Amino acid sequence: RDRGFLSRMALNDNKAGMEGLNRDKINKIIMESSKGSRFYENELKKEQQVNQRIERMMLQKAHITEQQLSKAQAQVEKMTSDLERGRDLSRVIVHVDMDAFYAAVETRDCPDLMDKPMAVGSMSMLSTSNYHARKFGVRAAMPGFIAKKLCPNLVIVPINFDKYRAVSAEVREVFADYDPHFLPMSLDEAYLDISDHLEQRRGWPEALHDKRRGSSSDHGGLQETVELEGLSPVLFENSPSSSPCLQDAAGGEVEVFGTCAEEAVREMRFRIEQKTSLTASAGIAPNMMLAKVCSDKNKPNGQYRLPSNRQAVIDFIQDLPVRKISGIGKVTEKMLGALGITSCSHLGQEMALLALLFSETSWHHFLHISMGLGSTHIERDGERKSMSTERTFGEMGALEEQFSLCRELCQDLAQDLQKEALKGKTVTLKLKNVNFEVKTRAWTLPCAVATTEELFAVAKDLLKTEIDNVSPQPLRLRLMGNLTLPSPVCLNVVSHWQENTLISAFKHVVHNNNI
DNA sequence: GGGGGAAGGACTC
DNA sequence: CCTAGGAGTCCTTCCCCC
Repeated sequence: RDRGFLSRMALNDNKAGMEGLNRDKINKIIMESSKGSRFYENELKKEQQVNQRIERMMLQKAHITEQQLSKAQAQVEKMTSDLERGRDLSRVIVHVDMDAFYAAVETRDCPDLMDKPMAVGSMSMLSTSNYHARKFGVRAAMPGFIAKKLCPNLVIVPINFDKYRAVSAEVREVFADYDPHFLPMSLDEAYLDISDHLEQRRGWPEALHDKRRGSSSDHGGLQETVELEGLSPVLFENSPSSSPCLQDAAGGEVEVFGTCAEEAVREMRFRIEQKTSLTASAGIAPNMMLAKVCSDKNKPNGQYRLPSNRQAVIDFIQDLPVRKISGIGKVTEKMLGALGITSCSHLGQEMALLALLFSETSWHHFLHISMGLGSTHIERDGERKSMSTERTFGEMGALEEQFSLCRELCQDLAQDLQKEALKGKTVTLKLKNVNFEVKTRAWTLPCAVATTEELFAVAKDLLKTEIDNVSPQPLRLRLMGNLTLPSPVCLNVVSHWQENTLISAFKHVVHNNNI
């Protein structure tokens, strides 16, 4: 797995199936474009920190005694049986995910893009790419200039959030028909609890029950025959739909999807495609954690159902790589990997060890995963916890400019706060230098504030302190932003400044810490 | 010991 | 030629002040 270079820079082939052939070639190009850059140097530094963290963990592991281990084992077993008793398989949770959403919207609106590798974003950053571009290794969160090296013919379309928001609203109308309390996670993704909807469906008159001929499956291009009145789907040529194939309704017979969960979700995806000409993938499972994994299984334009019985869940989880679980990222994967844990079954086998090496919240989370447990009721999150705005820009030298930019961001933030009639107590200044090192500086007020001037009064002091820390060197900003918390309010000013300036800033901090 | 604040990170889309 | 995001949540660690 170690390919002799920084693994965090390498192509993340977690999702797309990629042959080893190009993979090495792609990684080589990514490496050559990255090497020596400030970004890369910072990634290197971060990787060293993770490695040190792993070393400390391994040291800790070496000092664990048999006694500790068996005590932890008992604790784990107790917890496991408690959790098992509470296992709820009664709900039908669906995770729906639009396929390459931004890219699909742009392709729909500009069919010339259909057969071309394309991505949405800019030369600095891509938000998503279509499946054609992914074959070249072009991925979300990759800078466009590197993507261009991987795929010189790549078409980069600028991002247009307003458009995606509008499409998202249409998709959400469909979601609402299946679960009025659905939980949107982003513009293109949501969780639904369709248990109640399925109950209703079962009450449908017999005449409306499934009359489709032939069996159904989502595992490929199997075409289904369904006749619907007055509908005419627009399908992508390059993403053949597995939705029901419409026939000329000569007989005028109206056929409807069946009453089971698969049929309901197939119908929902079909309606989304009718309405937006875009395809979605879905996962059906007894809880959110599993549904999320399932929605990835037959992507794009497919769905997968994990039956609601304990054994099916256990079997499903066994060989699942831990990285597939939402919430387990690169770092956790690497730490677990150092312990020989790559799959969820390993996770279960090593729970006692994990209970000793990780915090309570962490190992509880691991235990839930290893048992295939997750939230069984979705709820829209209550009040927001924070609000922020940050911006990257070209280098900026003058102090006056920095302060006026800071004020501008405070103004933006104040506006956003006003829209939701919120105030905040904590203002946070976030700084990033040209070496991609990030710091935050926060100040908590006795009472909540919301106006530009109130925010700026705090932000400018925080900024001034940072400037003073590096004076007489100038602060040369390249990025600025701000953040607010409704109860606490945060303001982030993200800045890039010159290397020498930063170093003296850190010297100062170190000096202070020594006192 | 606990709560709140501050700073830094991991993770998600 | 240059060029590596933005918004949000949660967690951990450290510190201070009870």
